[in-house]
Amino acid sequence: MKYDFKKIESKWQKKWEAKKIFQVKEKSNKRKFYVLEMYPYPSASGLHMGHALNYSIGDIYARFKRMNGFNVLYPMGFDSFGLPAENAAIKAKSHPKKFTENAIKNYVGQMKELGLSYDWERILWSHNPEYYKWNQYFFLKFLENGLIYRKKAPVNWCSKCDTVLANEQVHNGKCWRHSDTDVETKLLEQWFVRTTKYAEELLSDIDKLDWPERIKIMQKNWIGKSFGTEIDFEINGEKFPVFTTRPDTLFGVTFMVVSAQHPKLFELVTKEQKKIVANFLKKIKSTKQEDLDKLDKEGVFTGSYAINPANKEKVPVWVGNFVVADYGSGMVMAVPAHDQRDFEFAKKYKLPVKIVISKEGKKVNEKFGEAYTGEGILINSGAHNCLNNREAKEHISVELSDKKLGRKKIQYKLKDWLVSRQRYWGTPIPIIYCDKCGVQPVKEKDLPVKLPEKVKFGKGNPLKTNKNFVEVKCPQCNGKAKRETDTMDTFFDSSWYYLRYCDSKNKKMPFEKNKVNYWMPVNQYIGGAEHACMHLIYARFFTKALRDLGFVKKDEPFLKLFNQGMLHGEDGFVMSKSRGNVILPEKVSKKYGIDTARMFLVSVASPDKDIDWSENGIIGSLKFVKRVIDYFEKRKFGKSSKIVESKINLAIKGISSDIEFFKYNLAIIKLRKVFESFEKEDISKKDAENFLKMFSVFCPHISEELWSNLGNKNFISLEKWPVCDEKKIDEKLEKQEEMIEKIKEDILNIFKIIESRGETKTKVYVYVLPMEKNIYDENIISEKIGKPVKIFAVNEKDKYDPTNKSKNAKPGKPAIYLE
RNA sequence: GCGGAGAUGCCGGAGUGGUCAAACGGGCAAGAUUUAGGCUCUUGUAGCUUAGUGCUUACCUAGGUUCGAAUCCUAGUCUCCGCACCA
Repeated sequence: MKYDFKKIESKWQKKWEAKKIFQVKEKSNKRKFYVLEMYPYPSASGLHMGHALNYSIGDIYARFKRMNGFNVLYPMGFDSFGLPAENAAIKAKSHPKKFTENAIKNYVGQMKELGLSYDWERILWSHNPEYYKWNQYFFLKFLENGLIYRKKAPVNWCSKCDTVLANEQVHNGKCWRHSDTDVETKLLEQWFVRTTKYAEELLSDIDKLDWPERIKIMQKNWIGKSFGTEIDFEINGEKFPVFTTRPDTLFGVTFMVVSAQHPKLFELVTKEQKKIVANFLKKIKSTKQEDLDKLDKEGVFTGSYAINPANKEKVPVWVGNFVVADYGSGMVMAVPAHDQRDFEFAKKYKLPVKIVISKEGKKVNEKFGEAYTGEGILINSGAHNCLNNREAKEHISVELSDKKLGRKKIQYKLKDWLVSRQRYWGTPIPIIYCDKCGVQPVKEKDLPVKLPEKVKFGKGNPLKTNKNFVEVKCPQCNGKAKRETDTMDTFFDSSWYYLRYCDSKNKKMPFEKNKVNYWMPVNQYIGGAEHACMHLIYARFFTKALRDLGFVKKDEPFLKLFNQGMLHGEDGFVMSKSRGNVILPEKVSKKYGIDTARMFLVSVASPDKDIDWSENGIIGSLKFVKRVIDYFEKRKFGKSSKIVESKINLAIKGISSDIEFFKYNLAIIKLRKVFESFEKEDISKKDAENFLKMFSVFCPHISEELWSNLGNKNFISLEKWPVCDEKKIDEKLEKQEEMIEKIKEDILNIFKIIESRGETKTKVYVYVLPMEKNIYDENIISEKIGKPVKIFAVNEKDKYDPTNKSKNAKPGKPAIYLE
């Protein structure tokens, strides 16, 4: 039989849309549940099967929760600002807006064809002024509250993107978008978000989250908390604070190393050393990042000396390539005896090594080949000698602190978030520069600062050359002023979109508090792991900052996070246009139906694993889907047998929990199993319907069709999820069935062996233990093997047993004789 | 280097102390139907053996714990991912 999947699909998609069945309101007597997938960047090439997998995972979950009686918010929107759109548009000689909106249109159309149960009423896209207006609003709120500031700082610059990047967007010294482009360091005035203010909370709340462990660890590492002491070293009469986690080794400092990017570096360089240092810096700059990573520790003497506050010793200050400029103070105290990096450096440049910690409290041999970084007793450390180094950390810190020469400090790797971008396609930063009044925020009533549509694309940021945009009056003095032409990092947009969904059409404010308080937090967030240290940290920051500003009540935006796996092409490589292994949902849908594709995608493996597309695999799913359709079309219902009742209830129990924990692949196996069992048995309409309901989250269109064919008027999508009736699960019965199945197989097996010898037998005699007599039923077994079967208990006197087979009978394994 | 995840049959992938030669799917093979089948169905798919069985060898490698291990412990190998000179 041929099925017109396409017809069924569009029929139900239209009905769902017409009846608005997936729209939700806050007023409900059900409990809320917020399912969210990371909103996508709408690329021109549209959705491929990989996207279909992503969204199917969420859709199945949303449908499951909806049927389980929750008021489910399941929205979709678009991360439509950003560089790719701008670049692509320039390339296509189009406008990013036109380009993007076209892409969005395609996306929405395709998503609807996937049968995704979004509440489309809440759709949003970030390049909508109604949306980005609130970006600007939050920007100003943050500015007002000291969470945004402007500073001149060394920043990461990608020459291909023609813009600065956040630290999170620099991967291995390369741009996150251009793995072949080195990120340069430039000194620029930029806007920063003070994410570090929440470093501690961002770190400590990670433990509250129900997220994949690896993502949590990645965030923890990214935030990178360490406890230490900041010690003031005097250089040329000026105090330089230096962070260390090993204050106990302070007496072992034999030199200092300052980062090559240190802003005050040249203040330290003496006349005599100027040339040497300049050459050194030149060398570093001209070396590719890649090679730099492999490079040995290198450095040159600056000519200056620092005074160790502990013992007033003068130690030389070097400039080195291995000191990170923006961690700590960009300068380290070097203790070659007890730090491997310092050791290597000292060895290379023949700097002194001074041992201050020894393992047994005795002097150790100085002819070691590496630094000793372990625990021990202090030596050569003045008054602190003989202390255990752990105690010494405390003692020395306290002493420094008392003398105001240092202080305990907690240091984070997390840095403030640089949000300025020198590009067009983003939210304009709502700032005006006035010669008289300085930096002026745009007045709230003047928001949004709209992105001008008519711009000339050329080199750099087209906003810069747009007079209408740039030339404005100062909001303070009404005099001549200039508008900020930088736009915001698109991660700003995506840091709060999940809040906007709660009230996406609000024109008066970003969202109504009580709506957000109703829906938030997101119960289940779904997206790729690549955002562990970008979007997911920014969004968490935003939630906390907005909480403190009174906008929301929750501490965390996403309670649970699920990382879906990637779909690869049939060749095992990531699906991509350039590789030519892209599978399009439209094509698959035409050939197999989108329901079949959905089922296949989640049945291959656990959804958090990468899988390969397989044409054979989907055919396997198609077979099953067809069987289900055939079954429901031809089947007459009656009363379920006990065994079917037991099986369906067991299935309900298992499948519910499998879906809850995203083990869709196992749920489908159970669906197949239970379906197989009642293909052969009598079944009630209700039990069949329960099966169909569970089937429906995977194959919604077909299920709606079959459901309505059964005479139901409502949508199966809105039906109640079946509840497992534990009482109907009959383990004994299941076991009995198993035993009968086993004896059947055994009998058939013997037949086969015998027939392969050319003999023929027609009668079957089975000898069971007396206590098992009631388990085996002559009629059932006869029917199953299609030959007459006689069953005897082994202790029956007048049993027919010419070869005394009955002696072989064991518990659970009756003896068999064929004749 | 550090941190995390993992290694199961021809393949994908379940299973985390016995009920496991190991779910389910795919592939392959044989058979049935069809005598057009690339449709559908059944059976088989480590080796030997047998009237349903039994034995041996198997879940990366080598050891160990246990009456008993794919499953627990130890060491190692490999793969993937993240961070990468963070003082």
